[in-house]
Amino acid sequence: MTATEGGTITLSEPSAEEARDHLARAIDRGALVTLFGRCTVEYDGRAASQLGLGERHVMAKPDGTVLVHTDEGQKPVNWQPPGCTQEARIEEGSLELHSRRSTPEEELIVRFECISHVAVFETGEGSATLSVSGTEADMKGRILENPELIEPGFHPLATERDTPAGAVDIYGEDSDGTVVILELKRRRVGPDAVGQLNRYVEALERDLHAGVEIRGILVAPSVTDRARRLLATRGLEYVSLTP
Amino acid sequence: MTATEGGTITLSEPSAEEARDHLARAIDRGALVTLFGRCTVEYDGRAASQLGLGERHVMAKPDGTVLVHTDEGQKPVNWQPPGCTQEARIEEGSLELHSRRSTPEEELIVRFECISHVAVFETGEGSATLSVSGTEADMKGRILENPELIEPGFHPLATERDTPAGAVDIYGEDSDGTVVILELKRRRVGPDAVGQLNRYVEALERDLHAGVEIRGILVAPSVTDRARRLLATRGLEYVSLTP
DNA sequence: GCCTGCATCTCGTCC
DNA sequence: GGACGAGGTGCAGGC
Repeated sequence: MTATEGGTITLSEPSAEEARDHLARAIDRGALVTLFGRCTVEYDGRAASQLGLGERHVMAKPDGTVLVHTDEGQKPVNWQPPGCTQEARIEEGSLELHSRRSTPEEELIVRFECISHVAVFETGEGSATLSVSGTEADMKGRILENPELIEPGFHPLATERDTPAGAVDIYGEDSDGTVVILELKRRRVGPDAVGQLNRYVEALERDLHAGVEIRGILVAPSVTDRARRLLATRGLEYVSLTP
Repeated sequence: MTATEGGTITLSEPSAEEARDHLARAIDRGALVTLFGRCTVEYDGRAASQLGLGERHVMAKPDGTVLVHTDEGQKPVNWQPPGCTQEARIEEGSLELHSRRSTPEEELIVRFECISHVAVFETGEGSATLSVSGTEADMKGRILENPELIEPGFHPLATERDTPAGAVDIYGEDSDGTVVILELKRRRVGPDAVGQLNRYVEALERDLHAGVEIRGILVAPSVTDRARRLLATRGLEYVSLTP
């Protein structure tokens, strides 16, 4: 059964050939296509995976993205990133969706045993963009406007200051003129963030050579126990700040 | 227009009330629902975001997941994780999908200006599970079976050995009886992996105290320049191995 | 293209 | 439920 209304095409339990035709045409036209049916999925590329028969929802976007979703989980069970090339073909009477890309070489194959649904959506003009707040960038802005959030007398001198180990979020001086490095995290942090801050501090100590003292401060809403202990053994500090 | 076939229900350009009824019933029944139409999206929780009017594809899974996709990108533009509670309601004549959860408190609201498509899919029995190869676990297995992949005389003693800084991937000895720590990465590594290995080595040195020498080896297909320099300054080593 | 680090990361696993 | 680290992480921003 086929239905067309308002630019959207719907097929119910189409034959493999019907589905193939609509899928191929939709991809050519730059439409967004969804399929639902029993299928297997094979992936080979950065890793390799196999997924046996089951009912899944497949989405092919005009930008070359492919997403295969099961009935649970936020992440697709298999996928292909934007920029891939799709091909719809019939193999031994069954619909197959092949998606490829190079750099890196990657291929995804969805083989349908049975197709219960195909929908083709025309996605018109580009739509509004997302605005997010509560990010690390917001924390940075607040600290630059309000340095005493870190401590009285803190004075920011640069953001994204480069060191041999990477760029420091905020670089500045305390009231004594001692160099201070801030590492900002928008959420509760573990040992990894302490390691990151430590890398920057050590790299800067080596870079400025001579026994220059450098204070490293982790700025986050909270820290785990292990992170707190690591901070202590490394002589690093912590300031609580919520984005 | 409504169509039912093989357990799948499709609505084309439904009224807000029609859509609300089918959406609510589908969620109650534990079906998977997709909608396509012009909508705005608001999120408030771990962060906050706003998304203006545009055409989007919305999926609500029976496990409580909600995904909002635009015509591009692999990641949903907005989402809600598994375990959320959905509610479909009419507000000022428009369909709204509200999704909530606690711990942490999070809410997502999708407001439809116009709905071009609703589909309800019955997802039957649980389906096959994904099997992946080429993971870090595979690397670990290969090294344990074939320790000379690291170097002649390397002898693994434990995996996931605990240190004050976290668990070490592989812990062992070299031909001299010196302690060796391996950190495995399935892909090209940057400074973060060096920091991780360094944390483990330092933690173990402190833990075993006395000037025990400990070798740290990063095992990965390749390293970036900066990572290589960090390895050198920390006295750490690198062995190339592809998963 | 590669490098680097953020993310409402998500996810599994172990405690 | 928290902690910790892997991931085919995705993604933006810089070079």
